[in-house]
Amino acid sequence: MAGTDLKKLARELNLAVSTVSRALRDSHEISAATKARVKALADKYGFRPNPHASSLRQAKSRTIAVVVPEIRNNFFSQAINGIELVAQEKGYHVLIYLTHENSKQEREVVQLLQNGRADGLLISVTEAESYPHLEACREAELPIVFFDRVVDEIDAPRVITDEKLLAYQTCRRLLESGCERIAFLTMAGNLSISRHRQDGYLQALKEKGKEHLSIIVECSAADGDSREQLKKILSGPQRPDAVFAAVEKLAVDTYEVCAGIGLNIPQDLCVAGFSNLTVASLFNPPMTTVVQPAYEIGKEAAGILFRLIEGKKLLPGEQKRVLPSHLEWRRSTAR
Amino acid sequence: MAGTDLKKLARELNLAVSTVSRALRDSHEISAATKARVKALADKYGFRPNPHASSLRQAKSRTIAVVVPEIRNNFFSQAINGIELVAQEKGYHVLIYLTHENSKQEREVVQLLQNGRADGLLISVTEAESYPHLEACREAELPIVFFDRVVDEIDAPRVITDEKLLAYQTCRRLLESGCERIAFLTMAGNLSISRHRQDGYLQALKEKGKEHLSIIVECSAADGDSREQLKKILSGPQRPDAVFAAVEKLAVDTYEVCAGIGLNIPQDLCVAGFSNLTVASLFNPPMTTVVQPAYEIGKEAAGILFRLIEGKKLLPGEQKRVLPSHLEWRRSTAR
DNA sequence: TTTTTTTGCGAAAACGTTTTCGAGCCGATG
DNA sequence: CATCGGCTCGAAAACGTTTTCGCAAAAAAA
Repeated sequence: MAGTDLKKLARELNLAVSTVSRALRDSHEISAATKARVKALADKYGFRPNPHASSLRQAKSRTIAVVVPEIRNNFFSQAINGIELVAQEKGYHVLIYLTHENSKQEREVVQLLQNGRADGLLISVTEAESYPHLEACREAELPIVFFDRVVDEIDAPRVITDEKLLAYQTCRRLLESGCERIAFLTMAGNLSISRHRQDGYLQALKEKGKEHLSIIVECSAADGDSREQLKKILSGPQRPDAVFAAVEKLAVDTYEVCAGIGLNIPQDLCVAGFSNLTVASLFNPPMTTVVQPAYEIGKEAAGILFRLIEGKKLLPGEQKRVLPSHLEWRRSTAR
Repeated sequence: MAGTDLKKLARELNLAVSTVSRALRDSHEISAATKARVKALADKYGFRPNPHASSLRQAKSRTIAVVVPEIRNNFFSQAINGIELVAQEKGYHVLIYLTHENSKQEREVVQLLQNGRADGLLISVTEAESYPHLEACREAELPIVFFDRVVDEIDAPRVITDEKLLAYQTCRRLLESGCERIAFLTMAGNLSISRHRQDGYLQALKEKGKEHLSIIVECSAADGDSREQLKKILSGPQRPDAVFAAVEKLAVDTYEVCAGIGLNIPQDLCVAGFSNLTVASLFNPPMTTVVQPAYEIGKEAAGILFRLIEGKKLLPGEQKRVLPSHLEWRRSTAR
């Protein structure tokens, strides 16, 4: 029933408010008998303590915030799935904020978390010049854990994947299977993930002595734009014989553009990319993907955040956790 | 800077706490001059009012809760996308809870929202015998809006789609293009969406006088189980020549099972289903889907919830809002 | 001029918890 | 017998806001 508070219970039981509070929280200084009486009545009324009063008094919210660029992306929804699982186990609540790749929005949202609304922050950042809002969190002693898209300059634990390695391995295999001109498709060039993946790409080229053949395509974030860019590149005279997409969306875009302009995958163009699409194997042709352990990343990041919140020492490997991705080699890259 | 509160500002400005509070909220009873002074100092310190204190005093949290069965499903992540957009516009925060199709978890989670943690609830329910927790919300005067998966017995606004109609149209078209034995694949049989979609399916059969040929397959929620069930049905002697999946997962499962046992889509089996997979057109063969306007559903539901929260009258159509889905007819159903 | 209204602000109560402090009581200890 | 320490519990402060109430001074009305 709504409208039950400690005062009401106390009055009805002829007890002090403090006693009722303590009884409900199983304090050792309350006798078993009173505890039973109190709990019985609380149950009867379905009493739930007001969370704002508790949070105010205890200076903690039992809430964590998750800030991500978008949620329609499979990677993020899987990660959130993992985060929510851990949070629910811990009895924490999860606030969610989408920044839509807009750094201004990210700043504003994170500012709002400053004064106790959340006890901790899990964030996968958006590209920006600088991250003053995250510095502010550190000053406000709001624990942060990065996942996937991290910012190097800020000293906070991070959970990432071995993306450079996987990018390298994928591109090497493309080269070894006969691809000569691999285009690297990327979106926000200055994002940690873009850089790392590009590094892997370049390393593979370099190793084969084909660094001079690198083709780096920085695509626009706007939806239609990237497809236009791809169309131009893939219908040109010097078109690549393979693309490696740094993000899922660009791999999918490539498929669509190919269908549009009549290019055959993989005969005319090999396609591979980072993607957590569980249905990639149903594509025509099945798409070669680097899949990141998104769910585990979420769980891991949340776990570390809780250790921070609880003031525990971090384990040795937790300041920078690198989880293994894996390559699903499929027909879209079969030469 | 952390640790700034009204008291500190007041002291530094030689003002009363109440004056500072009023100045920051642009109260008319504060002179422009003092407002400026106050705001300047607040800005300097980056002051953010403690949300718990505000919420406690004002008895509102500026937070809404979203409860959904899962988030990996494209439908829900798109809906959440819409919800978050509206919430952010309104300056509200969004709590998210996943029930993983577990009604006990749903009950517990909703109970936690009772005492002011959220000002409103958007929910897509999980199958259950009854919904006492939702009744409780009504008594606690916590506004609810259902979206997609609704419960008829509870009097709250709902945002759904014309799913029965679309199920009917899809099945009719399957019949007209020559399918004789269409299997209807469903998961939780007593869910509103399952019932409506099944009704549409049956209506189409009835209209063609083939009601006796109905095949209703209630699949297990467990991941591997549903594929096993499908495998059995699709490799049997009397196998269907088409399946219509009530939910995305079962359509995808069908593709996978077909690949496993060597059935060709659509020659051996037509496949269609409700799905918000944006990549369905890239499947082999491209998959026929009924796509629901998930994003709009989210926006619409959130909009209605806010009208409830703000105590406004609902517009005529808002108690039950039906948005149009659409059918994407593709090669998976080409006879 | 006097009276009323308006303007600008301060003091304190209120929101519903948790926590600090202390008090009474009882049994044990010296 | 005086003291001490544990066991229960109550009174009140505290958390940081918002809001109610009141009050003085200035402005407007009479």
